[in-house]
Amino acid sequence: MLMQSAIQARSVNAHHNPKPMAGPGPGPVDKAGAIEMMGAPMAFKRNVEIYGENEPAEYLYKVVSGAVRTYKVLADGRRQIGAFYIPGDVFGLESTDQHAFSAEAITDAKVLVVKRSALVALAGRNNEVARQLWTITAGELRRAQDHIVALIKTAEERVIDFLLDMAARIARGNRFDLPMSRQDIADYLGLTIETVSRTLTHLEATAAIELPSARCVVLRNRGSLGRLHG
Amino acid sequence: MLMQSAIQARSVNAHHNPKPMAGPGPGPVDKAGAIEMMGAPMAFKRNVEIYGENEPAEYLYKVVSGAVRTYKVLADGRRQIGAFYIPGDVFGLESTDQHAFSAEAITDAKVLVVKRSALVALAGRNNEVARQLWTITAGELRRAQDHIVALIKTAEERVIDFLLDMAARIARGNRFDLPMSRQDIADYLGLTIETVSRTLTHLEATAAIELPSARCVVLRNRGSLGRLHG
DNA sequence: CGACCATTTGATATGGATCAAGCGATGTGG
DNA sequence: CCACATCGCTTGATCCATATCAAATGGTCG
Repeated sequence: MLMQSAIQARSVNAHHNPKPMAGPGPGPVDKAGAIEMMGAPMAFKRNVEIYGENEPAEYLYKVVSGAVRTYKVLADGRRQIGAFYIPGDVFGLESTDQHAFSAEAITDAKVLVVKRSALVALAGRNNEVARQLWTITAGELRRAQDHIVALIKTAEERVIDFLLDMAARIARGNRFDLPMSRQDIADYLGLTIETVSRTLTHLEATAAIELPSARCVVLRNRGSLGRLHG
Repeated sequence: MLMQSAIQARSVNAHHNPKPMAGPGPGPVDKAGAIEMMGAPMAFKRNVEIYGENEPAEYLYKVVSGAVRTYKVLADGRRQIGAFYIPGDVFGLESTDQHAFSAEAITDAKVLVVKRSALVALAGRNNEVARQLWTITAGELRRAQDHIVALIKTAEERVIDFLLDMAARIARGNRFDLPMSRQDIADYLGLTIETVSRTLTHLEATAAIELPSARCVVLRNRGSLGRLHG
């Protein structure tokens, strides 16, 4: 199982120096949390690094548009994607002061950036904020636990889990567009790109899904997917 | 990959009704956290359930002695162990009100039990406690993330990761006794019991470890283990 | 139109699962 | 205290899901 995932010179380190881009300053304050209030908008181009593994976790991020992946690369080049983040998701939060994973923009993306220390300080005074930080971390924990369970399943089950998860998060009706490549999906699911591709093809042959184009998925009947399941 | 892990009538539900056993009441207060102060000691026999998946997460637990596993059983009987907990570890903390995993005593175990609502209430007033709850959750997250990364590795790498992790947690010198069975290890690592056994045998043949008895492990040289590694 | 990159498809190899004994330790009843 | 049963672990033989290697196809952008 070398399964070397092709991580050629794909990642471009932007040597990120978080300053608000010429932007609206403290963003629109709907019923929003502290991140919206304090966050400075920043833009990242596709495949640009937002932060690196083992860097001090100085900032916390919330996706406004686009998509982000967190990942870790092992010594021999295997890559494990920890999670995908889409608009509304918060990432970069770990209570330790070092990031456990790296983060990259999957597509051109806009994110709100908040200074971690400021938020933690605020949490010390405002226990609603403290509760929010905890809730976000617990949500990540839940996601990681689900990921662990998915990783012991068969290839087909992993792909189905992934599709259902993405559908729940981004589908309008039963149709959605994947922001990430087959390689990303493979590295998220612990499979090869070929196995992911074959599995999708097979699901399409089974009439469980439709693939109008490589990045577009239509769930044909969730029942059968559910039964093959989670 | 059915890999049905043998989960016969091993689990005995104690139908747990958390009341302190006749015990020392609020435990010794060293520099300890709220759990020590508020926790009521309880004893669980080997293989007895402490809580079940999807039960309301009413309590929080800290291991005093013995060992505990959390796990999830899929529809078809495959079991995934989420984590092992040893004295000093806190488990059962998830911010959602339902447990994501079940928990069982691996060996006869004593744990401190704290009412979740009481601790959360306290956290609202005392932000040191709030910070502790967050830190524990973040620690679990980190552990889950490491677990994810381990699950994409080869069988040998997974076993080595596991041994090094256990060694770091419980070894005196280079020797330690495993509280859990081969089946537990297999279900934690997403392997079969046979593969775990063979891998251990192979590591012993390589002089990387020694197995004076099935449950006792001696790390022979961490260097070579590290290189094969994590 | 041509080059490049992502994806699919095909053929083959293999790590780990499955099936099947065998073995050693632990505990129980006689 | 011993014989036997049980349980957890190891070892062996075979099989299969998924990796690997290789090539063809398709979609996108200059």
